[in-house]
Amino acid sequence: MGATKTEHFTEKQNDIAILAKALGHPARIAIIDYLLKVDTCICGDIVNELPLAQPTISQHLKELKNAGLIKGTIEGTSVCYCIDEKVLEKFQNYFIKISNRLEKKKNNCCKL
Amino acid sequence: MGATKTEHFTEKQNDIAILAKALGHPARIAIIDYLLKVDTCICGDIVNELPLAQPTISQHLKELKNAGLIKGTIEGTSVCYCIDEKVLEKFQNYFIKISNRLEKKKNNCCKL
DNA sequence: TTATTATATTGCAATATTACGATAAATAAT
DNA sequence: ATTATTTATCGTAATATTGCAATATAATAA
Repeated sequence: MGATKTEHFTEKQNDIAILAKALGHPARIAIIDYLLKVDTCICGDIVNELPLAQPTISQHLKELKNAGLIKGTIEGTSVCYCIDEKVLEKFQNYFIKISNRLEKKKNNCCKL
Repeated sequence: MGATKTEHFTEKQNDIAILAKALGHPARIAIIDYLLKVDTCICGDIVNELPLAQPTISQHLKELKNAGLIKGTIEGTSVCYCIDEKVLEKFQNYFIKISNRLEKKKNNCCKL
């Protein structure tokens, strides 16, 4: 036990869950926020922005990278990270779908 | 160590992270999917739908409830769960903001 | 009252995540 | 070549999550 039973769910469900999970930590939201704030897509000064040690941030960046939410290109000694719009769009589309479905139902749910 | 350093991040960042985290498991995505599928927003047959034991599902429901994504109203012996649109909207708004920001940048990011 | 049914809670084992110091690897500067 | 700079990886401790059997709770039915 303890491990998620991934194989019992659909690919779509797992895909969305992986993206959501990657965003499920304030440090990683802060990283995304920072990447959006800085105009010239930024590299390693994220370490100076966040109140976490360098290895910890490196780990969070890796998780965002694994989920496909950001990409990193090496530039000399530093790495330039930026948001992958396509993957973020995919995630957004999921919520658009949900919204559409909820609108159809017109909130005729229970007694809320 | 081991625990998330919540206090170091903004309230907004924590809010979004909590919502994302709640959706960061395929079973919980499956629950949301099911609640959307069933017209008469349904209760405990989620247990029959998902390949998980009843206590496990109860726990996942609790997490969705804690995050504010769903609400449960007692109806006799059973409980009627449904999606809370407001909270979901809040989450969606975050992505709309991101999209807008990314559009401004026009993808002039690194060499991607 | 005594089942029955539906959901929640408890307790626990297995696994995953978070965080960081120490260290490695790789490039740039001297 | 040596030294700094930047990022990644390893190892490890603390904590959290996942999943379920057993049990509790609460409302209904007999």
